[in-house]
Amino acid sequence: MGIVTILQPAVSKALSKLYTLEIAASTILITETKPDFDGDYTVVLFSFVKNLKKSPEQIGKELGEELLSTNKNIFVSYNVIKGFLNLTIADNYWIDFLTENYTNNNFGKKDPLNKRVMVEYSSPNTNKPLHLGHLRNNFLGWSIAAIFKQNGYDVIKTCIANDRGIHICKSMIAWQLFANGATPDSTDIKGDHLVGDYYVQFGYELKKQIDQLVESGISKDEAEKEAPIMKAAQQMLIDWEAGKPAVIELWKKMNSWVYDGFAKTYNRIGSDFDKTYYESNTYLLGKEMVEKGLKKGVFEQEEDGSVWIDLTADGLDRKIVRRRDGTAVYMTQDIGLAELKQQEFNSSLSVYVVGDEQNYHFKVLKLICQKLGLPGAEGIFHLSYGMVELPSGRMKTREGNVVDADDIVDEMESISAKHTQELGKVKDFTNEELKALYHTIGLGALKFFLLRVDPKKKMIFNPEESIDFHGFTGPFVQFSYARARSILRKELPINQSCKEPLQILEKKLIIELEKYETIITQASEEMNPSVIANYVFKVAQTFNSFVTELRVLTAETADKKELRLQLCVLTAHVIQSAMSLLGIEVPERM
RNA sequence: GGUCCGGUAGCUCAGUUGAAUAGAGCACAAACCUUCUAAGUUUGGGGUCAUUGGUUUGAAUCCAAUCCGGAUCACCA
Repeated sequence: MGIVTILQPAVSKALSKLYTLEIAASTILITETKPDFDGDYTVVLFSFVKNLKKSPEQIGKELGEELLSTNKNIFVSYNVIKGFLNLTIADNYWIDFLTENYTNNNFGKKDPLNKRVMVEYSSPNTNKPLHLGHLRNNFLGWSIAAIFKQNGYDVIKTCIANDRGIHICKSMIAWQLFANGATPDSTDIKGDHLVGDYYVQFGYELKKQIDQLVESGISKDEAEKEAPIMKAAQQMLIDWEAGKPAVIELWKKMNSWVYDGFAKTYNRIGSDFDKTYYESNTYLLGKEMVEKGLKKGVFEQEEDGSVWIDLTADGLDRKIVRRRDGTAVYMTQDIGLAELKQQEFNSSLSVYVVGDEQNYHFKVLKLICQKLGLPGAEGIFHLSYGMVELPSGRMKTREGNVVDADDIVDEMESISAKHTQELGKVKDFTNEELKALYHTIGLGALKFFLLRVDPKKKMIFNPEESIDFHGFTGPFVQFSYARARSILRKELPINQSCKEPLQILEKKLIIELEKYETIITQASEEMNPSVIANYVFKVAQTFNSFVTELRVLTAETADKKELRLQLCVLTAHVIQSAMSLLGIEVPERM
């Protein structure tokens, strides 16, 4: 329980006693005191003024006296400036907090809630390798799942493989036309990259054919439909849905190449799932749901056979849910998936980590599920995140200006190797240990970079400048951990309580660490890992100031040494725990 | 055009259930390693919080209008 949740009821009680004014504890505004003023936490008094018809200074004084006299073990002094009551918390309170929690390996972890949430993320298309945007998605989804777990939820991580559709057929057609039977083994190219290369080649060939048709006097729209390679892809989709053996065989073969490639990347970046769904399965259930919806009158059928839902009464448009030829659209399979997830896991909340370009889609999906009366409809939540853009604009696979996931991880690792070698602090490491360290630091830098920004905001990545290893970064936080561990390798605290007054840097660090549990809750409520990233950076920063200015092992007194060792232990724990919620490991040495 | 999202330091971002003089990091200038890891610490300069008006004791935060940028509104996924 955080200090604020202790202070609020105390203030509420005092107001009731002094003025018979009843104010709900949770609505009382208590903030950390700004550094320029004297005190630890501040009660903002303005909101009481109207009710009490007294000056804020008067209220502050009376409230301060009351709090001090009834909570002698918590408060030592107060001061009032304008409408702010600044309270100084007793050193003993902070020291007790530290001594009680530094040995607690579960500090920050909440009790089980007996509530289940599903988090769907990654959702790759099986026609191209993962890029930087997918990494943001994977890191976000994994982290949010970890944050839910930390808060006591039962979490199911799922992935939907978008393994069917016209886009998959495009890479298949291009492979048939241009590959001469090339395989990952024969070319020594990772499967997802090999298939992606043909998807890109499809785009080039299509453009070439369109240009030719346009030159011969056909309109551009018409040319797109008439291009032979496009017609071949469309025919292949029809054959696929019809189950034509040769097409299915090719589809299975190429998808298996892609899955092999994905598995390597997922393993490397630490993404994992409890359950993977395949669109090639869910679209059938989706079609059944469309039939049911037709009977219920939720959907309507056009004369040409296509099926629609009219959402104009809800301020949206009419949306197709099944094509004229009876095949499934994107929405069809997502309705099926929503139903399937609910049947299988029956969670109260189902989070979809998907880019903000699909905001409209998910708005419609939820509305349709509600209208169909699906049990899980209310729990559908689209966690919408912004695109990762390059300085030149959006990444587009078809245009070839993407930052490939495997490449960027390689680059991060080699930068971390370069820095590590320059610093020369781990010359005694074996090659194995070095490799592991480069991975920990490189991937840590990348994950931190992508998670420190509010998910809903789009972000810009400049490949020219590459990711920094100083300041507000993963390696900075990792370094702080290694520094704490380095001290603790020499000596550990012996579980005594410090009797001396706290110095400012000691107190600042305890106050920062004490916030951890509140931060965990906030991150979960907001489904926002950047809350954790910002917090753990602050902890690392505060710790670095502390450890630079004050001696630990050669402290002035035994009491101080004990206190500071305890601070090192709790700091290391909080950093390790918070970073683990971001999917980032911390090294003992670096 | 409709709907939605965004605009905070040169750059990348915090801060938005209204609250004290708007904060970090990078970059720039300077100081600090015979002393627990300098991937560090300390100090400094740098802001019309897109613009205008409104509500309020109090607005980066709420409301309205305007400007700029983006997404989306497909028988693509």
